[in-house]
Amino acid sequence: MARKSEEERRRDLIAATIREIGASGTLNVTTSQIAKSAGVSPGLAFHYFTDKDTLFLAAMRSILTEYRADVTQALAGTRTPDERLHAIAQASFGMTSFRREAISAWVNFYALALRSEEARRLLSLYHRRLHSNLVHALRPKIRERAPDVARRIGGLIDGLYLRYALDTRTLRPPEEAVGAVDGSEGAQHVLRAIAAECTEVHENDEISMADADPAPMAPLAGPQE
Amino acid sequence: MARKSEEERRRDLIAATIREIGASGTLNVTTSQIAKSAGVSPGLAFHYFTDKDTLFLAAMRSILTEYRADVTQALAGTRTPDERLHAIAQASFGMTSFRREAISAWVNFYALALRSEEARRLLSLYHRRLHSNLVHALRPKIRERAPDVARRIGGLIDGLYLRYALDTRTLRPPEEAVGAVDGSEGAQHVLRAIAAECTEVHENDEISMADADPAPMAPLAGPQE
DNA sequence: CGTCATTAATTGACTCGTCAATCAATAACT
DNA sequence: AGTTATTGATTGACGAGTCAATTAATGACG
Repeated sequence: MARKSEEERRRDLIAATIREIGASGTLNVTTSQIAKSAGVSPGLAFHYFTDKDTLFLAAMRSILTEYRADVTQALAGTRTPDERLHAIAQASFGMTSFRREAISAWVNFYALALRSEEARRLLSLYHRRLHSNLVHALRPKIRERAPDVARRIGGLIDGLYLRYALDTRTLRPPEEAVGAVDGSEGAQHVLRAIAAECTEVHENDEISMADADPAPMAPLAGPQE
Repeated sequence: MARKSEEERRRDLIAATIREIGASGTLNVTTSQIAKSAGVSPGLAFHYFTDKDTLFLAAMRSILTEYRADVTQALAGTRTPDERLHAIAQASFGMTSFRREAISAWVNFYALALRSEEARRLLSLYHRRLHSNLVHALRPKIRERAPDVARRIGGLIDGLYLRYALDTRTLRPPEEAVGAVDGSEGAQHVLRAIAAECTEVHENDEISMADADPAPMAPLAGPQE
């Protein structure tokens, strides 16, 4: 055997890929660039990954794993539903996700999903996980309305992420103030939206309770959409 | 002079560009492809557009103009704030925006914004217009809270658009069911989110009125975020 | 009305650089 | 000595952008 373990090389190459995508803002990154950034020769990339798309998908999986770890860690110390919601919001707009590299990779993977079935699968995996986390945190507060609300909150997170990520201020300075604009504003918005949704659910429940049906145990399982 | 007017040629080339981006799902489209699709020779593209990026930006402007016209038209017949909100939601998820071509172009322009200042400018122009439309429609309902809420609703629209646009079902069938998944579900979500935000604002106003301050004319201009 | 000169759009072959992927040679390890 | 990672030169294809030649229009003049 030679220099490094397969595991390590793969990691290096994936990290280099993300780094280069981050630096260029595109998937138009040459194998040479990536290899150079990983400190290996161009040929080696193809020894570990069959072709460039495979490498990109591996990088995407890596970004997703990283994000997942972030969320998991943030959720670890939580006890109340509100703490959980706070954790999810924070993680989605946290330092890890707002590095230039991560932003660049993330946005480009959206584009990749247009032409790669596998990328689409990974993206929907992320969607389902986020949805599941949100439902879990929302269920104690709004019961059967959780899935419907979670869908909107998930969409809101993605949308706001993109807005802040592509904000001129976030992106403009090539190197100077990398993380100048943090995402905490985005997280605030998400939490406010959640508050609004929950208030409305309770409002409606009270109305329907006071207004229509004297039986206090009406709906528990129903279709969400 | 020869065959066609400059205006017409530009239009043809831009349309072809969008068509090809839609077909391939990438900005990796050759000038030859575009020219062929526009029914002209490869060289001509460079006669009307200095280089490929210029052509892409022109295409992006075209998509934005189209969307704008769509919204304007939808807003034209409206009288009440609710009608206006409905119109905005509908237009954002309408047929025009959900064509495969438009989706592909839109997503790729997000990626383009990572490396092109001009693309970023256009994107933020879209953001400002959407925000302005939303504020205008929300103001009668929630006064000074409108800008804050509009920010979230704008983000929600973008996020949900992406989710439905990249949904496997929307994209999978290469040609068979082009507009199979329409965006009306997305529009529904947006309207529900707006309802929730408005309910909460009123709820809070009532609480603060009943609870804290007997003076009924407290806040009229305040910081939004 | 034709013919020819002028002007401008349009062509497509070509250049020059780039890059994904290959592979025979080599270096590092046991 | 044998095995396996690693190299880097190479190939073959492709594509952006150029440009000299071609074609179609306009109109000037006989």
